[in-house]
Amino acid sequence: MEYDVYIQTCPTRMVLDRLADKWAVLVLGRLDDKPVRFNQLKREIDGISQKVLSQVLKKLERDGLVSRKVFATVPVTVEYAITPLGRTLTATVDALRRWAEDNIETVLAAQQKYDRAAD
Amino acid sequence: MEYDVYIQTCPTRMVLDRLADKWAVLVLGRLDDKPVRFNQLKREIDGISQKVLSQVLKKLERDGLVSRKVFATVPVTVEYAITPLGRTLTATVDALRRWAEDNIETVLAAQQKYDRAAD
DNA sequence: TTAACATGGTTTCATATCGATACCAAGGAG
DNA sequence: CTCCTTGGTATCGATATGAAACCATGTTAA
Repeated sequence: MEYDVYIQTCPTRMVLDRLADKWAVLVLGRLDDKPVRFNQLKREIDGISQKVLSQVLKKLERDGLVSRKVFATVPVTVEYAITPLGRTLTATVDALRRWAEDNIETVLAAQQKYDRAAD
Repeated sequence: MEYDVYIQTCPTRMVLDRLADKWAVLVLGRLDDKPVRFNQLKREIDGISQKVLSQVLKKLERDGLVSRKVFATVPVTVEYAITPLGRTLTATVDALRRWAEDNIETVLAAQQKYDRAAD
């Protein structure tokens, strides 16, 4: 069986679509160290809405990258953790975040140059 | 100056949003070897529309990751190539694609297990 | 000669996804 | 009795997306 993300109907394309997502990258980055609860994630990932966070977590859980654990406290506590499979991915998504932080000044300079040239 | 992708207004967040995108990953992957023309990219990236391809290329060019070169042939030829800055990123986005291709079977198994459990 | 196809786009429009907000149940604190 | 917490879901308007048509220019096929 041949898999190729450049073919639209290949299942790898759907996986890439899930991973190549701003929110998925940020969620996986936060879960890398330790399990985190829902509302703590929401507070730490500035700008994410409750709806989108719950959707992203559900999809990551379905893909086997994140596990969900409910504690019968009051109010109920839900803890999300990265799975062994998810852990094989964190180095890669971390690299994306680091690239953005390391090269932001170069990118901003390129944008300004591009925008000036378009006068 | 402190940059942090977890802060909504940080410019790194916008860069991450651009890179953490299915189409951007696929475009950068195709340009890694050699410059490619617009319609060749469109043919090779199965399922991308002309509009989205031109938008993605424009944004990647603005960010300084891709360069655009017009040749005065008939009909006009437009060639897109990766820049030195873009090249510092290709290893990372390649890793994302490779992860998807290497782990697809594990992910598909996890999805089936999740879906069965939800019956 | 006229129709079709190539180039690299932009425009249009209908739909899908997004984010903000409100709402929910269940209980603790004031 | 009301507000706050937990972890969500429901609703709704704004935004982004994808399919398709359109554009100019010129070459080739019928």
